[in-house]
Amino acid sequence: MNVTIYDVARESGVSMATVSRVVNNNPNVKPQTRKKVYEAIERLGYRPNAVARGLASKKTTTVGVVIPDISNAIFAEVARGIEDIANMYHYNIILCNADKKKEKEIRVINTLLEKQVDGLLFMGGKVTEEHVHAFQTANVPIVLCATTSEQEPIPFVDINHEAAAFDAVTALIVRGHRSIAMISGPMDDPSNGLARLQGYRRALETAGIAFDDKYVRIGNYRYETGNDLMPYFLTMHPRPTAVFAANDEMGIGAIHAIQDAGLNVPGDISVIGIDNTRMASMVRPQLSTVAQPMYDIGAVSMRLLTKLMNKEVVSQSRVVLAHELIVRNSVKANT
Amino acid sequence: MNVTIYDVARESGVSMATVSRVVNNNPNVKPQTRKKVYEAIERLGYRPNAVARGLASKKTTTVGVVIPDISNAIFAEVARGIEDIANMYHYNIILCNADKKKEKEIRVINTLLEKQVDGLLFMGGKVTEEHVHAFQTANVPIVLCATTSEQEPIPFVDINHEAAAFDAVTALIVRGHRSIAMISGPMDDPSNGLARLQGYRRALETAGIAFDDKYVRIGNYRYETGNDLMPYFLTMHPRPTAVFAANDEMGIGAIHAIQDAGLNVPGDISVIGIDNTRMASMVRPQLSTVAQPMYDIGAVSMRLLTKLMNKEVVSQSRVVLAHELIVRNSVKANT
DNA sequence: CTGTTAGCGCGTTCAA
DNA sequence: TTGAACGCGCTAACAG
Repeated sequence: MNVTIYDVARESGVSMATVSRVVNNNPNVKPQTRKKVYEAIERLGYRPNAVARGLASKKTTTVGVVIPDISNAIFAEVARGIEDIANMYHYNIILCNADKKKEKEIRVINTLLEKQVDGLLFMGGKVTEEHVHAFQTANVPIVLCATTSEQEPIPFVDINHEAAAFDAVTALIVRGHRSIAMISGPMDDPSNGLARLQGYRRALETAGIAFDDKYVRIGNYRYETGNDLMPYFLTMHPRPTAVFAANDEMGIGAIHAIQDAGLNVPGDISVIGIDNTRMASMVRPQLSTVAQPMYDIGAVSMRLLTKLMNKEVVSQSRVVLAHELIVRNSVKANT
Repeated sequence: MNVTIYDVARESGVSMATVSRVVNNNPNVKPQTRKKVYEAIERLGYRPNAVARGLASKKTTTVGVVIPDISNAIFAEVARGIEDIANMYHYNIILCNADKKKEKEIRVINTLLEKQVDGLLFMGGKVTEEHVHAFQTANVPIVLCATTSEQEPIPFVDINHEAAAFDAVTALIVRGHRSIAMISGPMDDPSNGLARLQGYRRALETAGIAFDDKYVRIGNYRYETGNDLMPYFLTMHPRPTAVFAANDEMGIGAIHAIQDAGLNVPGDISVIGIDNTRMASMVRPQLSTVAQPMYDIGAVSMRLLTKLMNKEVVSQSRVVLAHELIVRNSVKANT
C-alpha cells in the first residue's frame, strides 16, 4: 500500500541500508548513488515512516508540550518561543491542551510519554505529588515552563511572580496611593494566585500600610470577573484610589467597570495589571502592567530542554527571568 | 532500560500475547489472568510504547491539526472544539503551528503524515495546488477546518464569509449609513480577505450605493492596522459614517483611533466587525459583529474526520455553518 | 562506499 | 483461554 524503504531500494537498485543513509544524510554515500536514490524517492513519492524510525532509533525528535489553555494569550506566546527554538534544533513539538485540569494534565503527560517524546515541557498551575511522580517515571528530561516547583531538582524557567506583584503595587504606592485594592487569582494557583497576592501584601507592609483582606477579591483571571468584582470596591468607604489586578485581563475588566460606573481611569481610580499581553495596549486608557517575558520563557525553557536531551551539563537548570514595570496611562499620582 | 511488554509477561507468568490482550481490553482473557497482569503492570510501572504499537497496528489514534497561528483567538477557539470531540472519540491530537506561511504549512503537513496520523485537520488561509498535492498523496482522510477550497472533493467545514460580510454591511445600510468604509484583509486570503470584501461590495451594490475603492484600505487583521488605517478615513470628505472591519481586532483598533481623534463611537461613526471573538465584548462601546461559530466549526470538522477515518459514508462532506449578526452599541442609526 | 542482518516493542494470526 | 511466531518499516552495527 504505502511505499516503503524497500520499494525505494528496489527502484533505485541499491540496498535499503543505502536508502536509509541517504534519507538520514549520512555522508558515506557516493554522490551518484545518492542522486539515484533521490530520484527513486521522488518518483515513488516515498515518505519516511516516522513511527518505524522512532522504534528503530529510539528517538522521535519530538518534544511534548503541555499547555493549560490554548486560548490564553500568555501561553500562546510562550508556545511561540518554544516553537521557534524547537525548529532551530529540528525538533517537532506536539502541543497538548490540558484545560487547567490536574487530572487531564496527568493524562496528557502519560500520553506524551507513551508516544516516546524525547523531552517534555510542562506548563501548568500547580505541580503536585502526582505530577512529580509522573515526571520521575519518565525517562526523558522534563522542564517546567512558566511554572515553578519547590521540588528541588526539577528544572524550570519562570519569573518571580511575587516580586512582579511587589513592583506593580509599589509603583502605585510611590505615586501616593495608600488605599489599594487587589483583584487576585485563586489561592490554589501558586504563581499567579498566591505569589502575586503575597507580593501585594509585602509591598503594602513595606510601605507601612496595613493589609486588609476586605480590599482583596478573588477572580479567575477572566475579564468578566474583573468586571464583576470591581463594583464591590466602588461601594467601599473609603473607596480605593487604585486597583492592582493579578493579570491584565481582569485589569481591563476593572477599567471598564469603573468607566461604566461613570468614573474615570486614572482620574478617579488607577489600575495596574500584570503580564503585558497585547490586550494591555488595546484599551483606553492603555493598561499599566508588569511585563512578563513570555516569548523568552518559552525559548529559554526549550533551549534548556535541548541541552538536557543532549545530556549536556547545564550550569543553571532553575532559571528566573526578569520582569519589567511598564507604566502607561491607566495610572496617575494620587493627590 | 524501559519496561516492555515482555517484562510484564515474565512478571505475571503469562505470554506477551496475553499481556497485549489485557492492555487492549480484549475480552478473551480469564478475569483472574487479567488481574494478575494488571498487578504486574502496576508493580513495574509499565507504559505501553505507542510507537511500537503504531508500527504493529498501523494506527496511531492520533490526528494532526495544523493551525495558522496559535495566538489567534479564532483558531484557538476552533481548536477547543476539535479537542473536545477528539477526546470523545479517544483520539489524541497533535497541534502544529504553521505561522501562516505556506511553506511551513506544507512542511508540517508532511511531518504529520510521516508521523502516521490517522487523519488531518487543516486550517489555513489559502489552499494551493501544492496543498492539494500533499493532501492527495496522504493516504489518510483530511478535512479543511475554517478553511474553504473550490477543489471539489476536499471536505471542509466553514462559514460563508461573503454572506457574513454582506450581512454586516447590510446592518449598517438599513440603519441609514451610505458612506461606509472598509478595513479589509489581504486579497490573497480567499476567505477572510477577498470573500469579505466581496460581501461588502455586494451589500453596497444591492443597496444602490456605488463601490469606491477609496473607501477600502487593506490591513493584516491586527489591532494596529485597524488603528493605523482609520485616521486616513477620518480625513476624507465626506467622512464615512460607518466602518466595516474584516475582523474584530481591526474593528477595535478602529474604534480607538476614532476615540483618540476626539470623536465618538457610535455617535460620529459606527463600527462593525466580524468573528465575535471574546474581545468584541471587551471594549467600550462593545463591538457589533457577525458571529462565527468557531467552536462548532472545530467540533463538526473533527466529527466529520472521525467518520472519514472510520470509513463511514458521509452524506455531507462540505458543510457551511450559519453565522449570526450581533448588534451591540458600536452601531447607531445615521440620521 | 555498500549490503546483510538483527532487533526496536508490539499486534495478530494460527494452533493448541 | 492462551502461547508461539511472524512482521510492521526502519536504524545500526558489522562485514565486506
